[in-house]
Amino acid sequence: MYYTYYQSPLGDIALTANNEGLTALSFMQGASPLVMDKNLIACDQAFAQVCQQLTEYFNGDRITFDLPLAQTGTPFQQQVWQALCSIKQGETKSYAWLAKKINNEKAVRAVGAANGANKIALIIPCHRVIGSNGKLTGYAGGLALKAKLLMHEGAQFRV
Amino acid sequence: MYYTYYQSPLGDIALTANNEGLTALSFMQGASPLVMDKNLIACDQAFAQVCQQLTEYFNGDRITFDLPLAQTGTPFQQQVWQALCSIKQGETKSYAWLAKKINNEKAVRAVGAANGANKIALIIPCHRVIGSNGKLTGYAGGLALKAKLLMHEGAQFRV
DNA sequence: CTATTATTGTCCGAAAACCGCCAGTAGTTG
DNA sequence: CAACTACTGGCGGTTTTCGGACAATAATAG
Repeated sequence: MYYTYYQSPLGDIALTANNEGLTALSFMQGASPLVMDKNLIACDQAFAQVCQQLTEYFNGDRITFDLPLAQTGTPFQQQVWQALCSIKQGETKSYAWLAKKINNEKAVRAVGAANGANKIALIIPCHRVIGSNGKLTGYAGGLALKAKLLMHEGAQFRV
Repeated sequence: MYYTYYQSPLGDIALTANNEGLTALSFMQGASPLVMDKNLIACDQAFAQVCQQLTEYFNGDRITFDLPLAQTGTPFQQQVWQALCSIKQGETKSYAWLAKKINNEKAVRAVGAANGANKIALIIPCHRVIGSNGKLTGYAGGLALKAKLLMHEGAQFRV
């Protein structure tokens, strides 16, 4: 497992990956660095492509990411995350919409949970999912960050 | 839902069924009759076949039952109950044996639980499962009844 | 040495609790 | 009236907790 840090306009980001691809992207928000479990080794090299695309994104020059991802999860979660990736930059969708998208109309709360279980923030754009009434409702990194991301993408939402 | 009572040499038995088949067979053991929930209607007719086979069984003229069963349960329970039916009259098997039978060698105690959840006593022969050391270890209707059943079937066990 | 009785280890399945929700009501403001 | 808040029930996957109709040992008695 490799890791590195990336400095974004919205704060430092921690990245981890294995040989298959990216496994996590999280905003650190002043929190302490990564917990150093056993086999975590620093390696900038492995993240060159990721960092470049991040830079482009924050410069406004990139609207979709194209990277190998390697997050593990239940079949249901994989399904949700995949559907998530169909939400384009500048758009927002509701949890109900996402549930319907995976043909499981009533699994609204479960979708919320799967959304919260996503460890690759930003690239799997869980921040583009908001409540049916247009409010933000929740984000692992805090609603403030969610709002900043959506503003950067030019999306509409309510306070 | 239909029900009726049957008088056996080992005490009265309560029977319930739906249109699909038998849903429960339980020894009453002097306990109060069935709790009369909403849609439970008496109907001897529906149980003619069952009663006949029971009579044959208690006369020693029947070694396997052949009846439509309609007990609901989790996939795991269904699996256990089905495996249970492969234990012949006069035999006893251990919980460990039953676990191995369903290719889940370590689920020994879970098998015990599924065994205890069986509502169709006698016909799904949960009484033929005893501890690895040959002792009876447990039975919803009490160990005394379990012993009587096994004696009637000519099976071996320990006190 | 054998037969019983405690003790301990371990493990799953079942049941309950948990939520980054949502729609439908019913009040509550202007 | 419209808009907003507060409350309620229903929902489905995950996570956690729990408990037992076990089984393999250790301890004890005969």
